[in-house]
Amino acid sequence: MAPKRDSADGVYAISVAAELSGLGLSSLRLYERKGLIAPSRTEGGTRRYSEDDMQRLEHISELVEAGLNLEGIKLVLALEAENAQLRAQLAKARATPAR
DNA sequence: TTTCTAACA
DNA sequence: TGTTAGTA
Repeated sequence: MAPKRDSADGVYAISVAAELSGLGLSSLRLYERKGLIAPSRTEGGTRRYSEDDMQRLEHISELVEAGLNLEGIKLVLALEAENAQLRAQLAKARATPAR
């Protein structure tokens, strides 16, 4: 059967995540430590990076190159998430003929 | 693979 | 402050 995969459960080991993102192994671990990213874990405790995580890593990579430090990036990611949520609410409100 | 530590820029 | 290398 066709195994259904979600962008939220793409499974990458940290080594391939580092390879694809162009970052170092230690850096990825540091990012998680700083709270910039939160990959899921297997029972054994190994990190599993999803497709979403990969996009997030690329995003982080861009911000790093922009000159932001990890704390700053953390704030940007939080604000972007909040902004996306607010936009979704606004779109929903506009689509509702309530009035 | 994980974590921690130390050194470097 | 963030990355890299070596370790158990």
